[in-house]
Amino acid sequence: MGVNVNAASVLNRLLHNNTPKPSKTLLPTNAKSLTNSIVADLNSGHLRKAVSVLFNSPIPFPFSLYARLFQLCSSKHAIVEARKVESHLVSFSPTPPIFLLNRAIETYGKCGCLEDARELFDEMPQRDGGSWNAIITAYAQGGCAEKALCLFLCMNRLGVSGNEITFASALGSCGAVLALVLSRQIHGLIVKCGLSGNVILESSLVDVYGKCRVMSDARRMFYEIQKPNAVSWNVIVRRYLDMGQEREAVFMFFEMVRVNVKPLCFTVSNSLVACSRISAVKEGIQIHGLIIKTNIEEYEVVLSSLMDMYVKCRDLENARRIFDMPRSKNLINWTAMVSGYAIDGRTREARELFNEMPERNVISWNAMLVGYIRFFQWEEALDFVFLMRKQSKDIDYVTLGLILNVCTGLWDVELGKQVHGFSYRHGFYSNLFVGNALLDMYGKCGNLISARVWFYQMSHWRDRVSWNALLTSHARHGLSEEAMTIFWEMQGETTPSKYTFGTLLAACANIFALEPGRQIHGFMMRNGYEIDVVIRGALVDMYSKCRCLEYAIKVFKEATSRDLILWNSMVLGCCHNKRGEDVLELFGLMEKEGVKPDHITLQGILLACICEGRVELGRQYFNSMSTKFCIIPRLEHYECMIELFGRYGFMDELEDFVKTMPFEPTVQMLTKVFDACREHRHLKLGEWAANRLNEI
DNA sequence: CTAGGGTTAG
Repeated sequence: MGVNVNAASVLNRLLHNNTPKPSKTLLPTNAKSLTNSIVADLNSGHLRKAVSVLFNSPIPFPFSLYARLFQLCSSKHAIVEARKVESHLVSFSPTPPIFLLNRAIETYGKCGCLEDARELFDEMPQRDGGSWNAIITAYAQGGCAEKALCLFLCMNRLGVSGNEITFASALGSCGAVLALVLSRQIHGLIVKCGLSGNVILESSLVDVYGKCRVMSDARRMFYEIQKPNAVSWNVIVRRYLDMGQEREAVFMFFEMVRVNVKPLCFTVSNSLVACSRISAVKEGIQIHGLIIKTNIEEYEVVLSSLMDMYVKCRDLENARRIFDMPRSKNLINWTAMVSGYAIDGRTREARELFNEMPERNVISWNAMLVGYIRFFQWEEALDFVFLMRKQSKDIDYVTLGLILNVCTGLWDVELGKQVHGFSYRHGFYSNLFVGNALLDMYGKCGNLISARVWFYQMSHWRDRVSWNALLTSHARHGLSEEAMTIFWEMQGETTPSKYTFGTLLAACANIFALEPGRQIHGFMMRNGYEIDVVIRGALVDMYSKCRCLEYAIKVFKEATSRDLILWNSMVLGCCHNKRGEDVLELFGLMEKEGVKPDHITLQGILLACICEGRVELGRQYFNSMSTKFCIIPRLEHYECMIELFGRYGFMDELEDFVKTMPFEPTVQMLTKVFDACREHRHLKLGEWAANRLNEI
């Protein structure tokens, strides 16, 4: 084993006049001083020196010393030293105790050397339960869940019974590979072994059920825990968050606080993430208060999540206040702040902050780019992409998807094709995010052939989003029949979403296709899809455009809640069917329900006045727009007034109106005025309009 | 002695 008898030990032996043969007789004096020296090294943290002394002494040492050496090797991840300690142990102790070999396995595991751990485990002449625990835990923590579970099953087959340690490790591995059936079996074993009250095992069960997406069981398990500790609460909050049940996650967090369990930093940060996902700013502020009260502000992660909560809830002032605090200007917070301004449309401020960043990564670049795209600033977006390519080597799938969005916005299929090629060459070929953006680009730019070809090439990894993109691109280009065909085809591969239905109904409305529209409505009813306010608006729109106003009204009346957009769909639907009186009646109901009208509603009102010939009423509404409804009249409102006065021969009012408008009349307006003058024989205004038209 | 949860930005 390469252990030399060194000079010091020889001298020692001579001085004490011992016979140099059996090392056992040497032990008391010689070993004692060596042990002391090793212990001294260990106490001062000199692991290498301690091991080297041990390695150079060809004598056995007390087992407790080996145990301590393994312990230190574990915490320092010192694999070389661990191997030396083990080889020394097996060389000089003819039958090393099992527990020490178990320690060795654990140490190898902690050092990440699973091969060493397994080799030792296989070579052990005898094993106990601890040996199994050691190797299973080593695999579980080393990311080899399958191997851990394999050994766990093997152990059970051999009749070795597990304890709480075994089950905890096995459950951890079950969670990693989503082994639900095995988890339930282990649950049974835990009950059988009388370990039901063990809070660690119970929390692990909550965790594993949640990871396998069986929240009902996770929840039941959680409520079975007599005294859930901070980890148990953390698990249940995290599982709800991962399941997209943010309300439940936040609720559990406050429950935890209510029963006086001090939340961990992770739990606080997870709860804040839950708040930001559902824009629960009120709850977020409460958590903020709690953070201050419990003094966990100095934790970087807590503060970052808090800041992001404010960003996501669009409370940029509070986010900025945290960002401006002394120690909080790190890369993550900086990016979050840039993103906050960017998604709020304040792209100039976002860019200023971005330019000041001392360091950036791909996420920072993407955050800024998202802002330009969200607010249709395509030229700025494109310049920014070029700058990014010049200044940074970073590019990932999000960047590529965003660049494709820019191509879509600029209608630049050539650039899009270049991105396609780039993705192919750089291993993003089968990335779904990129793939769907590519599909969207081809489709929205009207290149339906390429869209279909790419869609076909994606057939092994496409998802529902891909189907929706293909469908939308056909619907948007007036190919409603094809869109319907795609809709029926997609059933064989995936299920439609509300986006699917929204697109399809809009497609039907655009070409006044009643029959397919009714089919979709029927499909949704038969299959129990929720008719939310958006879909309801699309249905109202479709039915009214297809001249089935009674159906539209029926759908409208069935709504449990109505937002402004739904009201507007109904108002415009009535306009479209020349039912001016109904519009005016609807407007009354709308005011009664306390829904504030917007510029579209008022356009509907004016259109209704036009078709009913209510000139005076129309004028009243127009005049009260900015004073009563706080809506600045737009071009289309002025057009309505010109139509209203012109059609019913109110020529003096018309003259007064066009000449006092705060902007120059458009060609369309002048033409309308001219036509009205001709019909109602109003020479003076007619000449004026003709002259203005000639000047343009 | 060995076991559970797990971190913020696009």
